[in-house]
Amino acid sequence: MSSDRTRSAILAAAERLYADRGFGDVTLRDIVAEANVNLAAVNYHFGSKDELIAELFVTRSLATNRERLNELKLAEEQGGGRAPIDAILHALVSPTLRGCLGPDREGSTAARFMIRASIESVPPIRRIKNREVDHLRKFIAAMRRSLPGRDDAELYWGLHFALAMSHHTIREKERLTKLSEGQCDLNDVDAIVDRVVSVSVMALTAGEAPAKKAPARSAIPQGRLTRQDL
Amino acid sequence: MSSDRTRSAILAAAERLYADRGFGDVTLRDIVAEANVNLAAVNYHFGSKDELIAELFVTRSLATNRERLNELKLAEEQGGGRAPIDAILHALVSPTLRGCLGPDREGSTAARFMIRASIESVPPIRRIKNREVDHLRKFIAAMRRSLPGRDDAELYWGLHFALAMSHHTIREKERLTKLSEGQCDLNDVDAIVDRVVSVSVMALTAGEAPAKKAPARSAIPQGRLTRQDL
DNA sequence: GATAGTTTCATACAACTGTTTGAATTGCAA
DNA sequence: TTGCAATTCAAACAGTTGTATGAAACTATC
Repeated sequence: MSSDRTRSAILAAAERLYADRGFGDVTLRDIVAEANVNLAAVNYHFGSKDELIAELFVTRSLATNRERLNELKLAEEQGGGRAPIDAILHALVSPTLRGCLGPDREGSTAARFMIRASIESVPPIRRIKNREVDHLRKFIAAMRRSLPGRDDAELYWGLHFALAMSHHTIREKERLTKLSEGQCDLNDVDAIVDRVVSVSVMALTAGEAPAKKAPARSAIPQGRLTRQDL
Repeated sequence: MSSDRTRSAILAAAERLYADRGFGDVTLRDIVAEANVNLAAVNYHFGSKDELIAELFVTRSLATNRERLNELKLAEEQGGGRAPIDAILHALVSPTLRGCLGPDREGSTAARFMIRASIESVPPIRRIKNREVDHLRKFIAAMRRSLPGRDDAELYWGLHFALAMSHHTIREKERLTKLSEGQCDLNDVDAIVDRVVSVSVMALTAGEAPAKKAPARSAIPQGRLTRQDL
């Protein structure tokens, strides 16, 4: 049907414009001009501007989640239902990093859109992100199987830091390049994934002897001098 | 002068409203109503809405940077010009985390404003953040003194990850609480600072022998240009 | 080929936005 | 007091925004 053509033309134009110029700078009139459709078509096909944005974001983040779970499932199968912790973290961060970083991905509209969504965070997107909890719980469950005996809180912190590093790298990749004057290679995605994973693994297994014992926190020598607040 | 009263009433009202409802939802009319001043006063005293936001953000972030540098200076003095790496990272992340987390800070308008600025990121704030590079270079310089022989790229990555973990913790503190069902205590700021610092130290010193020895790693003679700035 | 349902279109709407204007008011100095 | 500048004020401005409307054009079914 010609209705589908209009619908997808709007989606494509919106994603491209939002990716390039951000949510704050793009109006429905910009989108319909880019898509060569009538202004009313947006409300006809999507109901409202927010629902259009939501559909864009849901589509992309469902794809990412699917990738993550595929990789997790594969790792758990290979480990007999118990994947090594680095494989779990790899499954968590690799799809996002791979999707948003790298030299060729510069031209990927979808990737640039997701970066923009990570930087700007408008209400419809925030609402969706808040429902992501269930998805993350699956990774917590896998981590629990992989590191039995660990405090749950430790697992949450490890997952939290893994996401922190990968999201912050995506969001600030330009600033890190500028700060490091190009010495941090943001195009070598594999190296970045490895780096994020290995730091996350260290965070999760710090102070833990190879044997399983109770969690003894803070493996770092407390050599700091002034501990009092400012 | 009564002009100062108007000016600061606007600043206070704007910070409170932005902190509570976000930049997207607050108009100049909301602000002047809250401040009990005339609408035109904003443009009279600040020139434009963006300049008002910029002034709010600059004030708060200058204060944070000052705190950071004070703590860094203290640590370097105590170490004879060479602070231990964990003290440097502590100086970097502690002021921000301490300012934005913790039980009592719930009521701090300034802290809530900075969290909001981290989540929403409007153009005037982004412009200011991009000038933060010089400030971060001072920490890179301190890290270079603390870990001589380390590749610069490693230092940049370490600093980047430290900021990633602290910013992401601030920005996502509600989601982490919800995900962990309260098992991650976001009120124990000291523990969080320690955690972020210790993971950052691990990231920076991984694969490096604990003993203090000359940089036996780099086979390449250090022909790299040494930083001159700062 | 008439009909019913879907999709497109031009246009209007209603509300809200940041900013400007020019006259009133205030505060202070001479 | 007078005069002058700084400040406040109500009002309007000029533009943009997302959304709604009702007629027109299309499409597929009978």
